[in-house]
Amino acid sequence: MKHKKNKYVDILKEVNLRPTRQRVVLVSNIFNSGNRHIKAEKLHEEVLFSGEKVSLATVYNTLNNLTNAGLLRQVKVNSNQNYFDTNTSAHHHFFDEVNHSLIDIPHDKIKLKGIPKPPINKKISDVEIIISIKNK
Amino acid sequence: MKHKKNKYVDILKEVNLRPTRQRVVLVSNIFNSGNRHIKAEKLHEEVLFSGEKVSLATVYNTLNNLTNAGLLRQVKVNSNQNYFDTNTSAHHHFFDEVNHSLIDIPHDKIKLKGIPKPPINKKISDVEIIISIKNK
DNA sequence: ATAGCTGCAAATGCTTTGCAAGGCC
DNA sequence: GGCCTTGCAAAGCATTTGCAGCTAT
Repeated sequence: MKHKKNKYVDILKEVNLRPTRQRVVLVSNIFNSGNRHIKAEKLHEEVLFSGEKVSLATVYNTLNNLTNAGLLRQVKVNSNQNYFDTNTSAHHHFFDEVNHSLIDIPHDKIKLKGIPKPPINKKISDVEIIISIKNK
Repeated sequence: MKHKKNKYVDILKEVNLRPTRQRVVLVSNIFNSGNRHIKAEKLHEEVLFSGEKVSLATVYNTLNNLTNAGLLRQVKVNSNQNYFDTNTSAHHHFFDEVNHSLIDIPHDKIKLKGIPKPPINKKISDVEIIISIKNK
């Protein structure tokens, strides 16, 4: 059949990214299993392991493309490595300092009060709470 | 006089770091003017500009030493560059995405409610709120 | 004297980029 | 066909490290 539906192809088309083999492979890996926190290197390994060939550069490019398209969100933990989150809605994170992993905290779990006004001519683009954790 | 008091030498001695010329230069630059947010490269420039010679590697080493000693604190914004904060007590930050600068938010300004329990065998080591801002 | 520190240059780790070859519409 | 995308290798950037020489105690 000509019009076989492919969810992942559609995702890409919707944001005007050509559904190339590589991008479809990446997108299906990224979005086929609930919310995830993604590191480029890790994603690359997974994809290679699954038998598909995609270069690391393309992984980076695609993650950036998807982020610009609003399909991913960069988490602002400082660990010299970028984390991309498939959950693009507002929420917070535990950051495990030992194994450098992220755990979601639902947005409404934490109540914030007293967020100060930003400086003149600036507007708030993001409010992020990072709760760092380590072993007891 | 033998026992000339030097505040910055004392700071170093207290944390068991030898008060070498380079470290004294750095420490005095860092702590002589209220709370600051420091980038290694910037600090290096400032010190060179003031006429003192210190290598960039030593700037990095010293910033790390001071951080381990508890005199500085690393801020966890994700900007591919480490920020060290002279204010080591709990407080939060605006992060200006345009000029990559930090602005302090006093700790008690923002009230947090509902911080979730960390996973088993983990304890919270830090709670940090980063409010990203950009131009209107 | 000697343990610790510095500075250079090289190495590292993550990420981006230039460009020729290839693939999608 | 034409434009976008890929992949490689090289470059980029912030940071760390190895090591020989120097310095504080």
